Amino acid sequence: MTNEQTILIVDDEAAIRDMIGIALDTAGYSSMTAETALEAHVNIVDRRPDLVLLDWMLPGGSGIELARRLKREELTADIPIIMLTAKTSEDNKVQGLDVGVDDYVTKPFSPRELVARIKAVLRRSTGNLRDKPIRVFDLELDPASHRVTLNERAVDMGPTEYRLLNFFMTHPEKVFSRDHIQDQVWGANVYLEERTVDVHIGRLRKALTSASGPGINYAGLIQTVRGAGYRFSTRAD
Amino acid sequence: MTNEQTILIVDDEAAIRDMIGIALDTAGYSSMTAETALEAHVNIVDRRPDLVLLDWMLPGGSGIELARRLKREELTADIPIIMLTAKTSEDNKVQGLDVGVDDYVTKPFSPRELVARIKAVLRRSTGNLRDKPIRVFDLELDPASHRVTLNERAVDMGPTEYRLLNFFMTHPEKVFSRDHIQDQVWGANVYLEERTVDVHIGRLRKALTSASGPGINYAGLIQTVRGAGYRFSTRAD
DNA sequence: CTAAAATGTCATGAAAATGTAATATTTCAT
DNA sequence: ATGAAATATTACATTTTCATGACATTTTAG
Repeated sequence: MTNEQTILIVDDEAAIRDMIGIALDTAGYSSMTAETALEAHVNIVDRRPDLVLLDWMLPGGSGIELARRLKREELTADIPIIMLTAKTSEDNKVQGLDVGVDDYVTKPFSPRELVARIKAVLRRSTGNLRDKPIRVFDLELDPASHRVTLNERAVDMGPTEYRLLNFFMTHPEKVFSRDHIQDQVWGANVYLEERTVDVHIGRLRKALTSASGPGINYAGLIQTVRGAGYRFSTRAD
Repeated sequence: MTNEQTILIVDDEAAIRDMIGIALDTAGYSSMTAETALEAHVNIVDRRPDLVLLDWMLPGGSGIELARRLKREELTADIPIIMLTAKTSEDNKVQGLDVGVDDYVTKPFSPRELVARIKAVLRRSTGNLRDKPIRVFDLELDPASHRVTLNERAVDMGPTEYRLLNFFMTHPEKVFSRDHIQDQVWGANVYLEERTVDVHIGRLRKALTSASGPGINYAGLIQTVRGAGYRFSTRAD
């Protein structure tokens, strides 16, 4: 399964991390862990997990801090967060949800419950936002099937080109610098040569070109903006 | 680049300060240094650097102290901090870093990695505040898409002409000398022949002319003020 | 384990952009 | 009107930025 989703577990207790890790593994998710808010933040920015399980009671009360921060920054705002807490107090819930946290699980919890919540949150966020196919003229990208079609015919491209196209189609009519594209498509702090982005842009264009019929060439949707970056646009260059 | 960003290096070892300073210089940043937490704090408040590189191992363990303080005080809370740590996470110590630091780099690090992380953090903190489109009659400049349109049709121009027009449209009805225009569009500390501005004004006018329809010529918005400079104005010359 | 696919880097050539100097044109005081 | 000063325009050499094919390496699928 190429489409395995990754979940970051943030908790300072090793026992809890392990327990959750096993539960997730059983449920078919891959997981990574962090002990501190800082470590978590770096991991999130670098690796872009599909969901974050965040302990409310991190040393220094930094759990909420982190949540707030993640939701504030554009790069990470769309990554769903589930808070884990020992307390059941209403205050906490209100405060946590106020920050923009997607759900809330109180310790102790059963692995089954946790997985159910995760599924629900993932369905909700991937479901609503990302699951609907995006269509531009006859070009359609369907996240559910992870497939790109042009005039109902499949367009052949590599995973990176898919992510690139997905990013572009969800952010149309805006320029992005190569750096920004790297952040979004590869994850921040992945050291690539600047030109690498160009190469993948080229591959994506090529894929679109060879899938385009004799009419318009869909590669034209991906426009080079000299000195600034690239842009996905339906309007003439 | 119009505004060069300044980075404060806080480390008690001169060798490290120098090494980092050179790396930053090469990458196009200007830098300043501080040896102690106190000196650093004064510098930060006075000069407001765009980012702080902070050694965790400052004498007296005051590095974390400083970070915590900076993030607590409103005046400095939005200045990004990257921590430099000697070794990989020893739990209790690293927990001290959970104070809102933006990233950390473990020594020894490659200049390349450091610069990449700096870029990423700066992009995260400063980026994404995009301006709204500016419109004058049927001429529109949209910073988000980095595009100039006239009657909905794209106007073709080079990067410099774009910056020039952007400057003019954000500062209408005012005369600017060639010197001033150079500072704003090319950046200070760039020396050009005076006439170079004229040439680019010419190119911008030409771009606007060939995009203007048979009606009014939008090049007329850029007016020559003999003996003084140029002005962008919607009123007749 | 092997073959195919994907990935990232580099080298090269093409295209666009840039700054300067030379030349042409306009403006204004006289 | 006339000449000097200021500005506009053109041409061109140089620099910067991009596109693309080739290649070595890594990852994935079977």
